[in-house]
Amino acid sequence: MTLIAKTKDAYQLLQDGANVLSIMEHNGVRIDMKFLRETQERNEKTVKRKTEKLLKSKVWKKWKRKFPGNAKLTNRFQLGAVLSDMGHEFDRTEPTARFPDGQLKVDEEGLEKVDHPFVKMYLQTEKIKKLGSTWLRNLERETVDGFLHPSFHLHTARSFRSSSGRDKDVELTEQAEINFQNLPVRNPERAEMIRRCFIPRRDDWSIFEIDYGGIEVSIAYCYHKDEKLKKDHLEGDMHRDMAAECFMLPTDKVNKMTRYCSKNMFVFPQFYGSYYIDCARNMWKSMDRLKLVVGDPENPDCTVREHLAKKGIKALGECDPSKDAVKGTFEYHMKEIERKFWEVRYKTYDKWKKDYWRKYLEKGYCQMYTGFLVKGPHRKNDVVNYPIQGAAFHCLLKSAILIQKELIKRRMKTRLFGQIHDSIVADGPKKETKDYISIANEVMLERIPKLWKWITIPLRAEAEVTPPGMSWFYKKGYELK
DNA sequence: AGCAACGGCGCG
DNA sequence: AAAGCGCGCCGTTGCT
Repeated sequence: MTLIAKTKDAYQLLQDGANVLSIMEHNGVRIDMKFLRETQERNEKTVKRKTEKLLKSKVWKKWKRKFPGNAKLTNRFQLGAVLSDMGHEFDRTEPTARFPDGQLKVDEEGLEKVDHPFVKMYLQTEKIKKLGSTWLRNLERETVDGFLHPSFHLHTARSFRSSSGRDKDVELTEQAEINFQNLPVRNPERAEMIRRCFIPRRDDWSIFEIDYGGIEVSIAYCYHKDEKLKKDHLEGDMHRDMAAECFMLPTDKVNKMTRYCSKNMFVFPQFYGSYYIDCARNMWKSMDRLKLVVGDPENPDCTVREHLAKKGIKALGECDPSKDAVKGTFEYHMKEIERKFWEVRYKTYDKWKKDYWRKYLEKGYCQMYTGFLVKGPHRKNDVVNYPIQGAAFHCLLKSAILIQKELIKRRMKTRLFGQIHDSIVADGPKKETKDYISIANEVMLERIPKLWKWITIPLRAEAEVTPPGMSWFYKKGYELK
């Protein structure tokens, strides 16, 4: 794969970008080794305890009888076979639940549906094991004199983003490295175990994190110039409105979970090129798994399933791409929503995608706003996504470069130590907090759009700061006064 | 034993 | 006609 910096500015961006990333790597982040070791110990004990319980269970006895000599607790196919002997079918008919050869997957989603204490314990144990083997173990191994120095790369991602972890081009490093860009954050228990390990380098310093808000949607606008999308992105609450449409609710009956569901299972997948069948399937599943309700979750009117039934939608539908969706199914409903989404709501965006793809087919390449070429054979969805994803990251990279410059110029103590696609992480003295956040804000929201004229939409940023001496887990929203 | 591929899952 | 993007790490499987 070749990444091409076509313009001088693009080339310079990679030069300066590599420089600022290497400064981040050099600075590194302090690790609370005491907390890390305690967490590891607790983690290992829990795994041991739970594994022993599993091995003492009746299910395991059956398991060993079924697979004499090669019974293995970690083998999911064996687990599936044992469970089906016990009469637990996975009640899953959708094609994604099966391997290409037709064999049923024994994955988390299927196992979650089996109501048996053994299976619950099995899943818990696997989760805890993963936490230890993926993050705790590598955190401990890689930390030197109390500091972790994660690696960042600019030469691996086809979208012109960065990556983090082991550089596979360097054959001397066989060992895995911590990927700074996938530390747990969404699940509070997992987030706590890992992020409490990351602390400011001095006891009276804080960790600062600044994110670009919704930058990919903003950058997408710069390409397609869909005024309706700009308006929805800047003024309205597009995810609430789409949730209302998808679930046939008045907007004031949309709650956090239904909004989340429409955002992550309809709107973003649609932007990335998914289609209604997958969206419908995932949303239908979520109604049960996330227990979606109408109105206030504390005092709901009814479940979303019941609500849709009242509106005449009682089933998902076959979701067979070779057949037409049947009227009155959720599949049919989402097909209509999708049609309106692209034919009415965001038709300019839709046209841009088609034009951009056609132009790529004609010329054999397309050029990103930041001066890079997307060249060679790519899929349609890639061609309309890379320039957005890449340019969005370049805004962040250029911001980091300018912020670092400013830190030196002002002789500040604050140090950048990481970057996660649309956010920059640093630590610094408490008394530099306000200055640092102001500088970052000015660079990200004012200097970048001034520098790059193609940015024709206001950008947004959000800052989070930890109390002095406290770990990354305790970051809290920060408002500039 | 070593390696690649794959599924699964973590993040954006 | 095809049908969600990017990345890395882990454990397992299956090949050599």
